[in-house]
Amino acid sequence: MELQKRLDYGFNGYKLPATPRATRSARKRVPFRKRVEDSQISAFDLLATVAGKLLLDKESTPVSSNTLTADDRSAVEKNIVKEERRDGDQSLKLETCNQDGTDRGFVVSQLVSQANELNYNSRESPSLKNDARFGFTSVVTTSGCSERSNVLKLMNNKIKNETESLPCKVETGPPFMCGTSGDRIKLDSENKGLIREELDRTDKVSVREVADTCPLEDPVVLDGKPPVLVSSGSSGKTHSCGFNNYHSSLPAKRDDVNVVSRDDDEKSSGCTYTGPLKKSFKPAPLIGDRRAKKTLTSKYSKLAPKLEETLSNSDENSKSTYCDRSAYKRLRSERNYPFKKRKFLHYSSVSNSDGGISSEGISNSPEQSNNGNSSGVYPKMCGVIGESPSSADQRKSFHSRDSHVKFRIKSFRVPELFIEIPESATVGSLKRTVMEAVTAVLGGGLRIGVLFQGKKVRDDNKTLLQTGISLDNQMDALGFSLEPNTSQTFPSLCTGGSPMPLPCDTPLPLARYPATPGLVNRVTHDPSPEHHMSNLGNFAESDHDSAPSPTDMSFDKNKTDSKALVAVPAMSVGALDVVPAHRKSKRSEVVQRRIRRPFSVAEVEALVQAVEKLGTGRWRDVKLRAFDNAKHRTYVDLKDKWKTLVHTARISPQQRRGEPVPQELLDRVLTAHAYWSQQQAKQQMKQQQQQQQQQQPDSCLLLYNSTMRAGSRCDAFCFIAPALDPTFFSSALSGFFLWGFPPGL
DNA sequence: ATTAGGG
DNA sequence: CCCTAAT
Repeated sequence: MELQKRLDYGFNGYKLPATPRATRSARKRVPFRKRVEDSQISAFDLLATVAGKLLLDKESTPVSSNTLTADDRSAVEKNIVKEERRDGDQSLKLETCNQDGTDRGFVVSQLVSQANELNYNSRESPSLKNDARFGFTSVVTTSGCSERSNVLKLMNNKIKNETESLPCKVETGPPFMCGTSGDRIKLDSENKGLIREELDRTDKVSVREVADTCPLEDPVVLDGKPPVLVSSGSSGKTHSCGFNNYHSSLPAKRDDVNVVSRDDDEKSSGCTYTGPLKKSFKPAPLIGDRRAKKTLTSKYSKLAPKLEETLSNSDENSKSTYCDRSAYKRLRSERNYPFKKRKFLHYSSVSNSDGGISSEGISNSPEQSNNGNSSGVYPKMCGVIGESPSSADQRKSFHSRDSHVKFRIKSFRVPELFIEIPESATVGSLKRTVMEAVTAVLGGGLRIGVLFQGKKVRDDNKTLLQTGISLDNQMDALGFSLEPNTSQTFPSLCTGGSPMPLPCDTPLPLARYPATPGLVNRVTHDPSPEHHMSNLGNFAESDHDSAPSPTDMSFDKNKTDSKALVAVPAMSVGALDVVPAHRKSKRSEVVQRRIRRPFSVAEVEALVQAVEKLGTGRWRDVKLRAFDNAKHRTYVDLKDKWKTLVHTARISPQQRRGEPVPQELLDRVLTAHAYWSQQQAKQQMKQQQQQQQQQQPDSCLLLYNSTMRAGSRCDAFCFIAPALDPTFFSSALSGFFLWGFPPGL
């Protein structure tokens, strides 16, 4: 093969492949349920992974965006233009470059906030605004960044549906929505016109959008607990709780949204997660209420009280609204998003455990609302910050609930992954590889690193006050990073070496994704590599699509040709195999569903050939013969594939999905299947007859026996046998011979 | 460990 | 692909 070019991909988000499966399993078995939860946790971890930047919600954050001067803006735009030659979503870059610098394209959350801000400040390019937002969203939610173009489209299309999308959002980015929603709201009020238009066009993005938007912020704001209330239901709404007060003007819309969204929400769940999840959720409507409630009661009850308290604290106006909303949300969430909630909880717990962001540091959304100004979310936040007690006071109040340090994590960056893959590798394989790498990293366990004033804060027991993090002027000095758990080892991919030749011939792509330990994302800026973004976006997007669902197939279609594809699976296999194993080791109970690897035409060819030769029912032999090198293809897989091949061959071409299999192969499949089925039938017949004969010796046998004993002639045998079909006859004969009957007969 | 079949 | 039952 040619030189392998190295392509660096950054990951903004990742997808949980296993979840769906797990969910499904959960339905059936209790034990599995637990597993599922764990996996979910990991999902949250992933979100966390995304973690990158944390901003103290003090003044700085909002300000920054607002602060952009015209010059800055123009400069930014220039950059965008420059950097984003291909994709249209300048917005993303814009945000990235300017505001945070930090992001290298990976920063999701930040994008959101920035985007919002941008929208805020400059309406010049609505598209940009949208893009920024959505792009960001897509990143976080899906994991992947969708292609920019797609993103844009989606954005444009979707904005309209924000409300509707909310539900989806919730699912996707569970609880985090708050911050986002707040932003949105703000936007709505301010830029109604623009947004409106955009929204009208909206279609799909909602989920992504939601997820992206909220993810990080909410958790923080809520204080870690929020998840329950906020997360579940309506991402938008939840947030709105905090921010709604400000935006009371928008309300009508919101309500509508909620109402409308229900259906969407349910659906959304499916959207957000992979198919499997969807399935799991389906039942929700029926069982959901009860189940969810139960869950909440037991698990979340603790949290709820707190939340309520918070709410109560808020000022009168906000209070009423807030309460109602919260209640509403809660209901909703319980109903529809048990799964997410769970996740959320886990997530929050995780973050707490990390210590970097302790619950103490988190502020309550309600407070924000109180503080907030009509001006907008950001201003509001600033105000809040300002209000926060001075250091002296803080110390005092710190322990109490009163003084909280508010953090706003605008984005998380996934630890850097390095992937090496041959040029000849298909996009699909790339996606898989990345997915695996990300999964490995995330699944393996991430931890949060806190960077303050350029130093890592390792002492988890220090208070924010002690570290100085609580100081207003220090917010910029605070950064969060997602770090691979040291305990976890990432094996360099086995594949790294030489690709395993498949029976077919194609070379396998190699994947390697060692995670660079401890990537730190600082709040401050770093330039974001432009190409990174685009690559990621595309990649991620596709990955998202392909991952669990049928879309994957279509994806493969685009591959250059079947040959290229063939090798891919095997190659990726090695890597994959490794990853899961690690995963298991780390989270012993988490069972990850194997990634889907559609059979390439070449593989099908090999399979057909082997089956033609060996027949069905000898899958182990088939495996040995044709897929001995494809570690990821088990004989069960081959059997299943054959099954589907037969089915495929029987249905009309229009009904077929995925990479098309040459008709010629399908014909052979049918032929071979028919042949071997017949053989099998015959075989069974024989056996049956033999058994019958043995068990219930019929006249023939009797005769035979008697003959033997008596030593008399066997003529009688001939009479009986003929009545049976040839198969029987032969078997009967063989039986005789086995028994030592004289051949002479 | 394999095979067969349902999901 | 997963999961189970039966070999």
